[in-house]
Amino acid sequence: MLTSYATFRPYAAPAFHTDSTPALWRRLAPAELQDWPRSLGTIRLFTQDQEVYCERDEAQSFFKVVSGVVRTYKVFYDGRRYIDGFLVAGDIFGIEFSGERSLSAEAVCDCTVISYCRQQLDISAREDVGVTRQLFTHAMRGLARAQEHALLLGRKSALEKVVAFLLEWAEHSTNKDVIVLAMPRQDIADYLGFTIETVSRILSSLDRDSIIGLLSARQIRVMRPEILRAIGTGCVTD
Amino acid sequence: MLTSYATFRPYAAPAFHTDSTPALWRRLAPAELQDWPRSLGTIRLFTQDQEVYCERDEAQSFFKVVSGVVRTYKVFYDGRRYIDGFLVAGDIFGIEFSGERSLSAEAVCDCTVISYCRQQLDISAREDVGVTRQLFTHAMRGLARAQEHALLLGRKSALEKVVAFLLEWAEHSTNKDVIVLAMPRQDIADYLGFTIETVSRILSSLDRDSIIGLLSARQIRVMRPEILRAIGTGCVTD
DNA sequence: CGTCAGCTTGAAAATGCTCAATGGAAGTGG
DNA sequence: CCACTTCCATTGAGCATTTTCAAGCTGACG
Repeated sequence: MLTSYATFRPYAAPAFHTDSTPALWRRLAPAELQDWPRSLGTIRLFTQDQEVYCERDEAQSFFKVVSGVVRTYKVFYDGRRYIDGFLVAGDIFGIEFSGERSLSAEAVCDCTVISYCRQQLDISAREDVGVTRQLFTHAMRGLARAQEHALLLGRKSALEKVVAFLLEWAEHSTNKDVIVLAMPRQDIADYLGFTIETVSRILSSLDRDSIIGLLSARQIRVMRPEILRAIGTGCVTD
Repeated sequence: MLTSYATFRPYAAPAFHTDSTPALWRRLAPAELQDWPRSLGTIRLFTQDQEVYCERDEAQSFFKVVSGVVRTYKVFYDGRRYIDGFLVAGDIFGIEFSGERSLSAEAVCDCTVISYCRQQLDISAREDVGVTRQLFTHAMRGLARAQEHALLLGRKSALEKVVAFLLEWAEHSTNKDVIVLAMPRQDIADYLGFTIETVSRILSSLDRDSIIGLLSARQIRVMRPEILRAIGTGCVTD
């Protein structure tokens, strides 16, 4: 809750966290959304693992990632955690249909986000059809992503899941040869629905087979992209 | 593709399939959507396992279930099938963001659906802000459902999954004591992401423990609703 | 009464999990 | 600069769960 923030001043470069998280994890912003009035938003900085909002909180605002990575998640009674998704630069998150947060959100690494007022959006949506249409587009995008995630979790072996995850992240890497992971193993495990040991073992076995090269825990060299793609799309089980 | 259909005639009771599938599997229709001009739609009947549309087809229409149950699914190269969801009376399905079907749809049992023209919707949405807003509501509902499904698949043991599924279907049963399943075991398995044997074994074990009573393959008496609920919500692992 | 499709059950095999130990890199303080 | 701590990742061994393969059961229907 102790969120460090800075009001956005026009014509002054805001103190982005771009130094610590460089040009990595870029995603093209949906063209329609990137031009929302910035003056309506407030730039906020979050440090690693800092909470953005918590499940069941009142949803008074929503966000857009400027730099860094944010995770949305849910924790069960027994302590198990389910990670719904990772948000990167350009992604919108925290738009709730009901009044309260259905998930919690945290900074995976140091992040910069713009916070918008929900009420302002409601008003804009009522006045401007374009805004409503943009929201619809956003919702459909989110829907597609959720379906993809369910599909990933539903069928597919541990190997297929990990590879699919790697391919998903390869998309965000500027350098196509080396995937730079923003998150620890625990996050990957909670996203894919198993334990860190399994993630680790599968990465190790891919490394042993020279399909990938584990440069460090967070840096993975893609040595055989064609094999990865074959496994990830479910064409090969081996 | 051999879909039997009948053009909707105002003031004439359409030949619903309500005889074969009575008042079961009802879901309250979203208030905003139930009043879409019926004259724009066409009543269509589908028999069990009949295709409504196929993945990658051009999406020229979308649908609302009047009676019966529809499943949306995806088939992999290796033959594995992933069932995205089951649609019951009042549910809208087949609205695509892109121009083509992301999933296939089939009748689980004999069904009656109303088919609407997509283009008509596009025009309505452009003219009427209300329609756009309704679409948004629908998309958000779908998003919530997809997230729930991903959450169900992600963590949770086979027992928890099956129980969660039963509770989900209990909602659709008019009689709260006896759950009437519309679909075969294979559908349940493909929805929950495992094999029919596992589904069968878990139902048998719940029956053995007198938590449920297997009246027949499709009829399940709920004997200990409180225990079911405890397992389904993840409070108990036993 | 036989057939057939869908469901159940059993035994063996595979997959992923738990528990426990080890390794390794970054940060801290002497 | 070097111990020391700490956090995260890896690895191994045994265990639990789920799958696979195969056989039997059941109810619907001709």
